[in-house]
Amino acid sequence: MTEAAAPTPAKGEETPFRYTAQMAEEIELKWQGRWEKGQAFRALNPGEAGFDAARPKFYCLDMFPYPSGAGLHVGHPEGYTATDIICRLRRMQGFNVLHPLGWDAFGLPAEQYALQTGVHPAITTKKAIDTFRNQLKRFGFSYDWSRELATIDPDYYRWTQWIWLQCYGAYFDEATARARPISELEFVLARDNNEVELPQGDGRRRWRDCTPQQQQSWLDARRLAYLGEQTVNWCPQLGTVLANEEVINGRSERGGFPVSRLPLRQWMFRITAYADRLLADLQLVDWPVSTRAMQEEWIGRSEGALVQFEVHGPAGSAGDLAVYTRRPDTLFGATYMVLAPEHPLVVQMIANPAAGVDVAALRAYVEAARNRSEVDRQAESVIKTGAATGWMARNPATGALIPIWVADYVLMGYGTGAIMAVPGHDQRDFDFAQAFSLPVVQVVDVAGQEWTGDAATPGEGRAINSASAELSLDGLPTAQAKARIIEWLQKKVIGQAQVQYRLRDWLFSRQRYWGEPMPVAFDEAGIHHPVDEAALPVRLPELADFKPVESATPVPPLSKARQWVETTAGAAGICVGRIPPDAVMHRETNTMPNWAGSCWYYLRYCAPACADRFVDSRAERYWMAGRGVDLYVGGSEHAVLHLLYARFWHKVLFDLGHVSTVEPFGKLFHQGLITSFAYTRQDGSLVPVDEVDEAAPGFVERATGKPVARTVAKMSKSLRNVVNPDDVIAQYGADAFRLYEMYMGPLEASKPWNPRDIPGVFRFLQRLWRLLIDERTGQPLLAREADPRLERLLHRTVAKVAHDIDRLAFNTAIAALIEMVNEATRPFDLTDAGAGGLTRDQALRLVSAAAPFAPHIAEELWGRLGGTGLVAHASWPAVDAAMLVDEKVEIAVQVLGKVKLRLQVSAADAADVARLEAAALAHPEVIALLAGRVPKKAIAVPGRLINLVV
RNA sequence: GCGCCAGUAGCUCAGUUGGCUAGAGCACACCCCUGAGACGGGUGAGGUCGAAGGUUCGAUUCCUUUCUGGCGCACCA
Repeated sequence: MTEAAAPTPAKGEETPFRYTAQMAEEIELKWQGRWEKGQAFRALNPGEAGFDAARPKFYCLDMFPYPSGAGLHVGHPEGYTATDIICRLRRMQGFNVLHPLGWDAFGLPAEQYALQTGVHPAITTKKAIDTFRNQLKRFGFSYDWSRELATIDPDYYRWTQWIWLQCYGAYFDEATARARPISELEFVLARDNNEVELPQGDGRRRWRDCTPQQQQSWLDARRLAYLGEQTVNWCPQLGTVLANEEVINGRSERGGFPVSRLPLRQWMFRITAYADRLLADLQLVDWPVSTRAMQEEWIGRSEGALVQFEVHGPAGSAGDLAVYTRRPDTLFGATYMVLAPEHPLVVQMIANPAAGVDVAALRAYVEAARNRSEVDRQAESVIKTGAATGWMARNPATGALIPIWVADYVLMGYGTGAIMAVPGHDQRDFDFAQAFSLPVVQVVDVAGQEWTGDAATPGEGRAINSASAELSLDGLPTAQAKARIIEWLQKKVIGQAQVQYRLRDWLFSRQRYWGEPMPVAFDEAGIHHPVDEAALPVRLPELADFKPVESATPVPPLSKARQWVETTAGAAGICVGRIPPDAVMHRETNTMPNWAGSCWYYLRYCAPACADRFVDSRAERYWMAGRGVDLYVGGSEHAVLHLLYARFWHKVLFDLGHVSTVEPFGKLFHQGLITSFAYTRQDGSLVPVDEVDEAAPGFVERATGKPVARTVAKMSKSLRNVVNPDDVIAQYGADAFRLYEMYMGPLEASKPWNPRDIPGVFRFLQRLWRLLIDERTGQPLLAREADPRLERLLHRTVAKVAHDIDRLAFNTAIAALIEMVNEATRPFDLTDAGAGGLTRDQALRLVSAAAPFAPHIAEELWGRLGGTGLVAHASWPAVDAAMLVDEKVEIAVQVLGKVKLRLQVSAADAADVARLEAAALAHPEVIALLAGRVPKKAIAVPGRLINLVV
C-alpha cells in the first residue's frame, strides 16, 4: 500500500459512532454472520417448502474459479462483486435468484503445485479451496453456499463420467443433425440389413454379413466419444498431449512450452459434427460480439469443392487423390499438387519411387518435417520448403499431367491434407512455385490487379484461359464459374460442393494424474468396453507417486497404479451379463482434461445433491428456463476453450433429452482485466509499488528521491505490483473494496488498480453514514419534512441505479449515489443535533438503493433507521414516473448552433415542437437577441433546445 | 497482413437514439474548521473530446482516411 490516507479510528468520546475501518469490520463481520446463520441467500427449488412459483427466476453465474495455492487476487472479486450486485437487486425486485459458487479443482495447475511442494494434490487442492472460500466470504457475497460443489468430489465426477458415457453411447445422425443413442443405429442396421462401408478400403458389405468385430469397429468409428488415431499436440514439459484450443502459436496455452506433433491413438470428441450448429446457434445468444467472432473464426466455416485427381505412380494409375479447394473455378490453373508430409500417400510414394527421383531427399524431408516442432515450423513459415515425389496427377479440367510435391505448408489436419496448387491466384502457391520453378498460369482476370506474372492475384474476377472440349468457364464471374464447374464435376462424378470447417475434433485424453478417470477398460484383445452406469464413479486411485513418467512419448502416470489398472470385468463394472465377470481387463489410464468438470457444473448447481441423476429434471427445467443461465460473467480468456466445449456438451445433452435448452448461457459478459501500475528507474530496473511517492509532476523513488516512470501492466510477482485484497479489506473494509472495484470504470474495460482512489469511495461511505447517523450518539439524523427537490432526486437516483445495474454500468450507478448523498448533505447543518437532510422514509429508500453495492453498511443503517427485517430481503423502492420529469424545463436558445441564452419553459410547451418554437420566438429575451433579424429557419428539439438560423 | 474494440482534465473514467456552458472521483491550489495538525467542509484552476477531411442548422457523438494502444486470428487451400 502507499501512504494514501487511512481512515483514523474514532478518538475520544466526541464521535464514537463515526464510520471508520474498525467500525466497517465490526459491521461487516456482524452481518455476514447473521446472513449465514439465517441462510439469507438460500435459493429454494421447485417443490421445496416455501418456494414461490409466482416469482420470476434469475440464474446468475460466475465462471468456475480454479483455486490456486496463492489465494485470491484482486481480479477475482471484480466479476463476483458485479454478479453479487445484480443478484441483490433482483432479490429486492422479487426474483427467485440462483447464485451459486463451486470449485474447478482437477487439472494441471493443481498437480504442478502439488509436485512443487511434494504434497498430494488431494491435500493441496482442499487447502486451496478452504483459503478461497474464507477469503471470498469476507466480501459478503450473497452466494447460496448450500450448493457449493467441487469437480474432485466423487459425487460430482461420477456424473462427469456419466456424461462421457452418454457421448460414448451416441452417434451423430446426419439426417436429423442431432445425436442419438448408438443402440438405435445398431437396431436399424440389424433390422434393415443395410450396406455399410468398411474401414481400410475393405469395401461395402451388408450388415448381417459383417463379422461381429467388423460391426463393432464400424459402430465404434461413429461414437461421439471415440478412440481415434490422430496427429496430436504433445507437450513434453507438461507431460501431456493438448487439444488444438490449448496450443497457441505452437506453444502450450498454459506455461508457453513448445509443442510437437505426434501420431497417437487417443480419446476424441466428435465436436466437428456440431460445427454447423455451434456456429448457427451463436445467433441465439446475447454475447459480446468479439467473443462470438472468436468462436466463428475458430469454427472457421468455408465453402468450396472436393475434387478428385487421378494419381499416376511408376506402376501406372494409382487411384484418386481428393483435395478441398475454396476456388474450384481456378481448377484450370492448377499446375501442381502438394501433399502434407503426414499424408498416407507419401508412404507409398517412398516405397514405390518414381524413376529419377531422389528418394533419399524425399524421405529426409518428410522425416525432418515430422520432427520439427510447431514453433520451428512457423518461425520458418516465410520460406517455402518441399520435395518432389516424382508421382503425377491428372488435372481433370485440362487433362494435363501435373507433378505432386510434398511440402509442410500444407497441413494434414485441414481438408484432405492435400491441395491443388494454383500459383497464379494463391500467394502461398505462388511463393512455392517461384522457389521450385513450377509453371504459373493466369485463369482469372481480377479487376484492378494487372497480371504481370510476378505475383499472384488472389481476388475474384472473371475466368479466362479456362476452357476445354467439355467445359468453358471463360468470361464467367467467380461465383458463377464456381457453380458451373461444380455442376460439371458432379456430372463426371469426380467432385462436389463441400463445406469445410477449421474446427477439429476435440482431443480428450491427458497423460496426467489429477483428473477424472475415463469410465472405460480394455479386454485382452484390446477392445474397449464402457463401465456400467451403476458402477460409477470410477474412483481416481490413491497414488503416492503421481509424478509424470519421464519419457519422450506420452505415458499416463495412472499406469503405475498396477492393481487398479489390472482388473476384471466384474470388478470394473463392465458389461455385466455380456462378458464373464472374471474376464481380464485393464483400465484406461488417460484422464480427462481440466475442461471436463467445467463443461456442465452450471447444470449441477440446479440440484447439487441429486443422487440418482446428473441434475434433477424439474430443477433444471426451472432454473434453465428461457435461455439458460440468465447472466454469465467471467474473463474473455475462455472465449473459445471452455465456452465452446460447454456449448458442445450441452447440445449433446439436449439431443439426448437430458436438458431443456439448446444453449447453456443466454447472456455472457466479460469483466476487464485489473492491471496495476509498475514503476521503473531510468536504467529500466523495477521499483516496488510501495516504495514510490507522487511528486509534483510525476513519481519519485522514496529512498533516493529520483524520478521513476510509471507504466501499466498485468499484476505479477516479478513486477512487484501485486495487490492482496485482504490488505485492502483490513484497511478500508469489504464495502469500500467492492465499491472501489465497481467505481474504477466500466466492468468490461481493462483498468489499473490505483490505491490512491480507494480513500475516495471510503469517504463516500463515511458521508453516507454521517448523512443518516449522528456520529456523537449513533442515533438517526432525520428531517422532519421531505424536501421536494430531494424527493425528486431520490426517485431519479433509484431509477438510475436500477437501470444502470441492468446494463452492468455499476460505475455510473455509484456516481448517481454519490451525487444523491452530496445533494442531501448540503442543506442541513451538521451542528444542528438531530436534524438530517432526509426523512426516515427517504433514508430507507436511499439505503435500499445503496444496498446492492455496500450491503453491510446498508444493513447496519437499515437497522438503525428502524427498517424491518433485512434490507437484503426488502423490496426495491418504487419509482414514480411523474417524479422523473421536471415541471419546468430549461431550453437552450442557439443562433447558428451557438448557445446564446437559456429559457425556462413549461414541460408541456417544451415537449411539442410547434409550441416550443412559438414560445421561444415570442419570448422578450429572444426578440432582443435577434434585434430585428428574421430567422430563416428554426430547429426545435423537444425538451432540449431551439436553434435559430438567421 | 486481416478482423474486433478503444483514444474525453495530470490519473482513472461518465457523457443512453447528433443538441444545452462536456461532468465525477483522485491528485493540485486557496479558504473555513483547529493551539497546531489529521479528519471534515467549502471554493477554484485545469480539456482545440487522438489528427485531418466530410455530412448537418448543429459533430465528442454519424461517415471516410490516418495515427496510437489493446485483444483475437494468421501458410486452414
